[in-house]
Amino acid sequence: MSIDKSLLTGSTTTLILKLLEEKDMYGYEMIETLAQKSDHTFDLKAGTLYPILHNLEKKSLVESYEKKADNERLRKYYHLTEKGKKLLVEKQQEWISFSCAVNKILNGGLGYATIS
Amino acid sequence: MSIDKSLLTGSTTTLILKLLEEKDMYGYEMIETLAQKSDHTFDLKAGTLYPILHNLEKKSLVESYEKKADNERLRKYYHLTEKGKKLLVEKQQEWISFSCAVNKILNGGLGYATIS
DNA sequence: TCTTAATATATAGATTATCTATATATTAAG
DNA sequence: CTTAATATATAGATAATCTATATATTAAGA
Repeated sequence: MSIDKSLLTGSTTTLILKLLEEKDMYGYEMIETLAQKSDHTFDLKAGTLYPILHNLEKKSLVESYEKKADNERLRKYYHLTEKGKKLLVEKQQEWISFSCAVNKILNGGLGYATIS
Repeated sequence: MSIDKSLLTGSTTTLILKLLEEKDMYGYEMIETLAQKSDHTFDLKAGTLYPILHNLEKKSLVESYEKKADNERLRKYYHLTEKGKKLLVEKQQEWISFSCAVNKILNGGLGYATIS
């Protein structure tokens, strides 16, 4: 079952920042990685991702540089800034609050999400 | 900490349908109940809820009727239809898929959400 | 060699789901 | 008598996606 894409609204940025926490990445790589890590629950469109990256850069949450590895084509890599790292911490906490609140209601007021 | 409201996009309808699964409710009551059950993580605005309810009714997912209990004022109650119940089941499954996928990425590819 | 698919980035315009602001009316409390 | 809380409603603004389209490079297959 594919999910309603509108669910993603508000968490896309968090997911992108999270990917960049691990290592610098280029746009296309992020799309592939998100799809693979989520078993294609998230198949972010290029037309969605690139404007988001441009916006994150404008806000100094990421920095970009071009790199050409081993005769390969030129790619635009993104790097998480200190400011971006701080925002990621906040966004992760926000996700926990939000998902716990949803779970509380969907489970009849009992229980909350934990990681096992 | 209050959450980024855009996180709610896509799950608001699910939460409303879930409330109506338990019992018929009127709009204002849903706002209060959601706020209370979520410790004010969700403070749905009237201007957000009523158009959603009208839309759900148009799609035959809920039915409305007016009722005046014990000299009290006239209220518009909403009732979950069979079609609405079926959608709720789907939406709840969708939420689980989505939230598990997000958790998987935010926790470095390990673990998934469970209810404890 | 030629063509197609995959890789890679980019932008314009449409769509959708919220939001804020505003309007109206009733009831309860001070 | 006035204000706050209850209750429903709609218009217009905003924000975050989407689809469609454009361009260019590289790899693979016919």
